[in-house]
Amino acid sequence: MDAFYASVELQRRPELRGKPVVVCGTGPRAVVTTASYEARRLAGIHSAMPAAVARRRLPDAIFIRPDFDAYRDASREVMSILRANAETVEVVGLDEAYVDLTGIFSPKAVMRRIAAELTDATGLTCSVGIAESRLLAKIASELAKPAGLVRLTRKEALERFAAESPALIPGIGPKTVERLSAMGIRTLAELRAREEGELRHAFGERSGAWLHRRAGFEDDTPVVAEHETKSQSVETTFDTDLSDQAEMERVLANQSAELSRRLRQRNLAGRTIGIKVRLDDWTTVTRARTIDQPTDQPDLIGELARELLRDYSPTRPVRLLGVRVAAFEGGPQQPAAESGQLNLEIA
DNA sequence: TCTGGGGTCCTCAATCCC
DNA sequence: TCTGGGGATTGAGGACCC
Repeated sequence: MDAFYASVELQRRPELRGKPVVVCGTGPRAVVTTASYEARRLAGIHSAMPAAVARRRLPDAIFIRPDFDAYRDASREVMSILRANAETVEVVGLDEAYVDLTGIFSPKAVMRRIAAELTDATGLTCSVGIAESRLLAKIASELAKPAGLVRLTRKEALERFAAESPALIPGIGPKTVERLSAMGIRTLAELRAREEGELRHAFGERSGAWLHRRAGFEDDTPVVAEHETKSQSVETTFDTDLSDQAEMERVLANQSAELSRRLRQRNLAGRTIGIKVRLDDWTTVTRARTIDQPTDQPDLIGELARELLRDYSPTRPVRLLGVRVAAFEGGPQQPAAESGQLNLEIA
């Protein structure tokens, strides 16, 4: 979906159409969650940018506090339309999904029709990428933004992006780009030219092989409708850093109660309870303990969380605290022996 | 200008058990 | 009895994504 949160806001407030809109929190440490295309064009505002920077760059923009309930509602409507039109839909976040188009005769026509239906029903626009794999479909959908449709083959990608930075590939972020650059690799062609063995040695067995495949735009991961939840967490960044232990413990207690509430809503209980502590210098520490029986009890989660914090005893001011529960009952499941599902068509 | 919240997956090390 | 390899599990840290 294009500029999803901002676009949902514009649906509710059409009078803002054409103006730069920035969805972000109000606190001193808030970041931009979405900027409308006007805001991006006028001032280069993008998501994850500190809200303070956005305000300074474009004081006249419309700043709106995020309303996740509304975005969830809109997302549900979008996804239900996708599911009504396709066998297998994999939802990836509120505003993104993969659709398995295997066996469809004219994927372009089908996706044009679905995109039009989405816009009719919600007033929102989306961008569609169609390709033989998820990886290529994702890249194609980036090229299609906004409100377009792009079909991309592996052969086209190999030619077109040979001189591009490895950062073009989803999953290759700034840190990996930096490490590759230190190895003299600055383009996808250069990455592809390296021996897989060298990449495995530098990045580890799995990551090295993964990099090598991705550089050649190879990807055979299937589209799967259901995702098992692995963990759930609640975390808070404070407007000003905390140093008082008692206050931190109160925060953990409240977070544990909230987390417990959300776990119960989803009928989840886990054996691993963990905390996350971010200090003022941005170092991030996690501590966890695994117990015998799965729990969703606020008191038990809170008690363990406070114990973990006392054992760690941060020596610097704390800017973020969080609680996490993982290792849910029914736990790590064996990969089901699955039938080879090749040559996917995906949007 | 100073970096959210909620997740997933990977690596590496330690430990336990067979 | 000693030694070693290998799998499973746990914990910590980190990269990345929406």
